[in-house]
Amino acid sequence: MDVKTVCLGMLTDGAASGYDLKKQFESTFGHFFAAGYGSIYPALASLADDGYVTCEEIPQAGKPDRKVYRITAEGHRFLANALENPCPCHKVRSEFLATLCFAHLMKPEVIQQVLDHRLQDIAKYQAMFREFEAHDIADWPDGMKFVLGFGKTIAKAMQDYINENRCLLSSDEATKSANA
Amino acid sequence: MDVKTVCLGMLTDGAASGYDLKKQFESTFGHFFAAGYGSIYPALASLADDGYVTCEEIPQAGKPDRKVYRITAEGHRFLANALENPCPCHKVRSEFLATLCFAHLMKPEVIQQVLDHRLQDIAKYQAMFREFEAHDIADWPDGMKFVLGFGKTIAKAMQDYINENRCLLSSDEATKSANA
DNA sequence: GACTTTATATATCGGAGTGATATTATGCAT
DNA sequence: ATGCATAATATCACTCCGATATATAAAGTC
Repeated sequence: MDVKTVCLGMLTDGAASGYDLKKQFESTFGHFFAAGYGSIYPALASLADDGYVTCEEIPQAGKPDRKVYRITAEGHRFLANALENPCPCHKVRSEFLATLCFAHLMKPEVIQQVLDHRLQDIAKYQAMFREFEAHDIADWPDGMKFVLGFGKTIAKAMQDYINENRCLLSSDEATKSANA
Repeated sequence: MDVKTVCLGMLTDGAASGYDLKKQFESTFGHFFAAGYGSIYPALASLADDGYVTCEEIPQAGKPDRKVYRITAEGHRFLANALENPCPCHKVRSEFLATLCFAHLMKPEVIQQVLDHRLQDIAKYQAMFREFEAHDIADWPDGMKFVLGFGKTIAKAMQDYINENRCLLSSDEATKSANA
């Protein structure tokens, strides 16, 4: 399950350009699988080389040609095969948690800033989730609904944990023991 | 907060070899910041080049020389500076969730295997967390305790969500509506 | 006693992915 | 009129990941 495979999966839902896929990587997939142009364009080129997608160039005035990609029968076979892997991994790369491991070397006000910033990030995801639920969710497949629910649940759990335990990282010893 | 900086942070706790650091990346840091030899050895070499660590080679019979790294005063300054960043990121890269987005293209039994595998992975982390609590946790700094608690909380939340919602991905329509 | 796995310890290499940047044009807002 | 957002592609340097190579001792297993 690399960027290539995810792009191919997105194309099962209809033809799209690299630009279109990027938008999907930022919205629906954003909270668990990010990808930038530096991954998407090479991925599409490689998929076309392998015959898993076809590319139609649509000229546009002023803008670069719009390249619309469509999945082929071979692409469907390749994807089906990739989806047979029973052990897809789930990785977290958290500079947030890594930073807090060294809280004892940090200024108290920076620690609180770090926590607040993380809470803001979480709130942004939650706002995005609410948007989905208010609009597009009706015609989503069950898998996507499951994944959205997963994201919501984890976001809430992180938010609650930070709010309930930030006192542990407070320099104020009174607060610390009071909430212990 | 790249691998270099995390290695430097780990060295504030005492001198260590690349091998020692790898073990820490696998145990305490494993659930939120993984790193392999391919990142650690170049990171240490680069830190030595920059004068942030010194390296002492200790000859050993049979095995390669043990290279023990120590953080310098300059290293401490660099680390303190890196820890001032109030916006450290937290990224998830989940092939697990990406796979489930395409559940409608998957065989039902594979979907259940994927879920079971993820539950097993979570259980492994939980076992590791229990180990920490049974032994080393007493002398951990508050930041590390906060991070451990974070890991425990999220692991539990993921586990509960999967168990409570796996029926959504079941092909059995009766189960689905019964638990809706 | 022979065999296999685990632990100690370093190092490198290809491939994948990240973040920033470049280019060009329209339209909208201040 | 100036700047910003949107549309659209593309590339480049750097970082990181996973696998592999090398060498040996200890410990467990058949």
